[in-house]
Amino acid sequence: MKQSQLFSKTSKKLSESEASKNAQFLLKGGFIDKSSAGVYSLLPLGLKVLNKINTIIREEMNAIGAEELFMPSLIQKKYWEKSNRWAVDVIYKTSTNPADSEKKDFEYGLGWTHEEVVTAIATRFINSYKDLPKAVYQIQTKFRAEARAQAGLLRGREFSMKDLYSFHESKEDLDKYYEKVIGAYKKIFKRLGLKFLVTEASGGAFTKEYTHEFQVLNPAGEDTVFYCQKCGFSQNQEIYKPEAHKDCDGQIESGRSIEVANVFKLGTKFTEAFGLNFLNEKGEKKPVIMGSYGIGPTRVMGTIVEEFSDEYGIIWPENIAPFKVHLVELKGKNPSKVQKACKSLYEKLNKAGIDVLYDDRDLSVGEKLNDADLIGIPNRVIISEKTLAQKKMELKPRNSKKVSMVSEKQLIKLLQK
RNA sequence: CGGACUGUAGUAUAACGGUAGUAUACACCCUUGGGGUGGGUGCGACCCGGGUUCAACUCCCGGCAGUCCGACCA
Repeated sequence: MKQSQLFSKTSKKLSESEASKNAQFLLKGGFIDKSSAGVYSLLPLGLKVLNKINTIIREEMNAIGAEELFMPSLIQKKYWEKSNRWAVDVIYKTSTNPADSEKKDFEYGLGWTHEEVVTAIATRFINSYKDLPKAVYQIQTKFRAEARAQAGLLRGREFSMKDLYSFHESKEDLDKYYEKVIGAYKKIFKRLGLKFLVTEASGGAFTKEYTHEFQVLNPAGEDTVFYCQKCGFSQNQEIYKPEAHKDCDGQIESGRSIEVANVFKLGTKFTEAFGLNFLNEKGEKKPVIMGSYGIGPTRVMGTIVEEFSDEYGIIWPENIAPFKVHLVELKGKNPSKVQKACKSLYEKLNKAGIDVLYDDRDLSVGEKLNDADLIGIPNRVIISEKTLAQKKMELKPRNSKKVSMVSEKQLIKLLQK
């Protein structure tokens, strides 16, 4: 990709009132555009990052036998009424019916979660213990009428969510799968480069058992968690019980954190509401037991920016960076020579399958280098008159100050690793 | 939902009860060429409604919108 062709541009200044780091850098770098409070467009650069996050999530979901599907956002009132959730205050509602605007039962709520829809679908396909267990997931846009959107991508009114739902014949089978999902989530966050706590939290109305949240310790977070470095114990502040941390002499610490995922044992709340039953081996009718498991990919993206940045901009982890390498052309007094060398390297990188952003723009040195820091691609390569004189190019990782001079062959080899 | 603050070019900001200034971005010209080079020309703005006033972007009221703090949050 040539940078001169990019749809977005970086901007120098942003409103000082936009305080959160992720909003600042993502807006300045041209990754996202703010449409209204808590509502963002993912621009091409940002979508590349989000897609990489989603690919990692998909791979780990598929690895635990979950199948991907895609459910609607426009969900008729009758679904929410069956589970008694039409009164939930975060639902965006509409009653617009193109055929008859007077007809009130034509009301919809925009999907803020999908237990109702997925359970209704499952009644078509789950009838026997032989049909269980099953697990399906989607990556979809959720709508929540948050009283207060805040901190850029960390709390939006419209945001991306991976929601997984599992169906089981017994509590034991649900427990087993629940642990499997926790294992998959650990892999996902490890691949995303995030350090996390698996935090116990209250199950609220659904279960007396603890549910689990994946929390990333970060001052930008809205939650407060208590945790022990030694044994890994961690509880959300809302339910924190010091006596739960008995068998370890490690020190309990607390900190602000961002909830990037959660796992829930739903039990039979929804399956009973929708009549999702199965016949067991004895021919007895039983309600299906359900779990739900969420990850917020856009929130994860914001969290990564909160975690990995410096005063100049973002430092994307390798696995989700929009590009592998940023090729910066510093034309100098001999533009044609430098340009020729850059174009040649650009073509070779493309041929070698190395995703490259080529800054071919006719701008000052400072602007180009600052933009490279802001956008945060993990490797920066400079070709200039100076480097050409040595018949080499300059390589600098975004996360270090060390600069090395390498040949074209060496560079391609290094980047292919 | 409560509190505080704020709405002026694409973006960021300034001043003023009487012609709205600057930076940046953008277009063109010159200059410069390893950390936002310097200069010139051009384009471009007062959230909406009402009130006060000879006159309102400015003061007052209402609305809408935004940011932050808090409450809320499967």
